[in-house]
Amino acid sequence: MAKQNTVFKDAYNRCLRLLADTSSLPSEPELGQVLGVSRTTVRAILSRFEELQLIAWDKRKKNVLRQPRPDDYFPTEETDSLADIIERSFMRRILAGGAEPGMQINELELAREIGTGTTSVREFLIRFSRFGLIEKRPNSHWILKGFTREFALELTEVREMFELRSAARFVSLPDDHPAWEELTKIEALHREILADIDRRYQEFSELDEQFHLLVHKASSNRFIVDFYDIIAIVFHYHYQWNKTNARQRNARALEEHLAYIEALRSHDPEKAEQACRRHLQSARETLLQSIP
Amino acid sequence: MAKQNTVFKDAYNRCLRLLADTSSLPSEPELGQVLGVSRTTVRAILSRFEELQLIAWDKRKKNVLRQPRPDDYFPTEETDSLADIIERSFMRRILAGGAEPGMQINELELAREIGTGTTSVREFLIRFSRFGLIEKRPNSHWILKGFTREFALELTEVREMFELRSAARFVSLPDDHPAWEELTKIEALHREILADIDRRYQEFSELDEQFHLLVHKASSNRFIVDFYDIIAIVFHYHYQWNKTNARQRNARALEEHLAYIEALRSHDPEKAEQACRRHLQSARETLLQSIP
DNA sequence: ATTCTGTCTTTTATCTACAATAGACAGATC
DNA sequence: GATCTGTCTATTGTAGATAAAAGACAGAAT
Repeated sequence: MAKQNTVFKDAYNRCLRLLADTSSLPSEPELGQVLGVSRTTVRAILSRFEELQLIAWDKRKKNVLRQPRPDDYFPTEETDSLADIIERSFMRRILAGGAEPGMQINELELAREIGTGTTSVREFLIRFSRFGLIEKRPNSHWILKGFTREFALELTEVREMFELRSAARFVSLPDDHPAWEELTKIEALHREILADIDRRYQEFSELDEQFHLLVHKASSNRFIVDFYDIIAIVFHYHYQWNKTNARQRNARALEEHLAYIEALRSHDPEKAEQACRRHLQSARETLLQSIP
Repeated sequence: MAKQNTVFKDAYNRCLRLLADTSSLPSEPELGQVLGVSRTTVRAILSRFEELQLIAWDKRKKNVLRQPRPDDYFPTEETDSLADIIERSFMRRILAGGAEPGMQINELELAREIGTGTTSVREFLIRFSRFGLIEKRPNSHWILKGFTREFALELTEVREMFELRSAARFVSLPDDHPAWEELTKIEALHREILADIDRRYQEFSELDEQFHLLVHKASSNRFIVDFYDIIAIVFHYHYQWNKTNARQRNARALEEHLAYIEALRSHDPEKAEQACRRHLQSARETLLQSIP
């Protein structure tokens, strides 16, 4: 295989959902816009729809013939990009599978295990290396540095510097800046989840990422915003594998976020700094607790 | 070609220099250690030496037969790793060759121009992307964000946060920490160069990198240390292409470094912070001046 | 008993090839 | 006149192959 057609399959599934709600599809360029793919892919999707008698396609007319059935969709496993698959496998390996620091990482072995070519694994490792968890010995293997206490401390140190600075910028954003509007939306979501915490506490993880990213973006500094990727991925997988007291922890974090949001709204740098510090402190403790 | 044998050629040249100073070479493992290559490569070098009648090789005996001639060496162009070559070509292109922000970068074109395969170019771009100068559109081209004023400001903002923090750590390093010794060496080099500034001012660039890296390392934070790569590469190429007033600028920076070093030595955090700020301020100005 | 060499195996770095996807352009349609 | 479609070309993403380099192990030399 040269290239997986995951872009096609994923767009196909999304287009199928669009099709369920309408009696005819819009123009090719418009579909491309909505789905975020090129016209070439759109046309491939339409051709398939036609073959399966889902639509009658004649130039500008794309009339829906029947409702999609569950088995018209591609299985979701097939719509994930190769990079995502590699990332997940790799993270599972190094987080779950008792990966000791200092261990060697073998490109070929990883590729075979994941069922992919070495090129993709290699490119993944290069991209991943900026997270500071692995390191390359040129002409030789990669070394796993491991998700250790030091790693967590170094990560949080930088995170705290960056977020404090971003929060300080946030309070001085002009009132008509779109960030305020998004902050309102995020706050509302916090309240919704808190009101039904027993059932919805798992939604916190995603919301947490959204909120902190919004704060970091206020820095208008690409290095600060990019660094948030590292934090996001660490916390993302961290949440997945450390579920002890999740409900309670998340409830507490939600409350802290609300205090933090209020402080940002006050436009008072002092208050914002305090609320930010308080939350970062407890986030750090949570992270450290999960490391042996 | 599968792999360039630059490791071999470079080690070969260095081994040839060793050979000039001795009448017999040490054991294979020892040579490997000295040259930083595996025994496989060492043996390849020795075989070649034997072929060219440079040594008589019989098991443990490796007696030098004749002095190397200039044409025994491989040309230096052939000893650079592919990654270095790509980096240089790319930087020349984007810094020298009027590269406008927003320009598209084409992997295949770049590869052809440099005379290499697309894989290597691609891997380079992935690695390079962490410097924030280019950005990838998946399934499509890379975009050059350009060495703009914003870039320089964002870079220096983070640099200043990191270096101030590192300097604060530096002053509290214990007296027996090896960093102090290295600081002494670096200081001596500063004085040497200053004493002969008219002729040696170009050596500043390398020294600058050494000094700031030493400071950053005091942070014991991999993210801070890794970030210094970005600063180093930017300043490295910056020095190469902006030569106006180089002598004067470098002399001033050397003086500032000396004050900064003295402040670090004082173990006084206040003094260190002041000296650090002063120097970073003028470093920032210098960088900004060179951007249109 | 340690260190070295000869030989063999494994792994990385890089090239080439090709399908998936993006993108460009002219003529058709509204 | 603007937008859309048909067709064609260019570029990316990935696999597979191969030489360079690393590394392992047993037997030889000190």
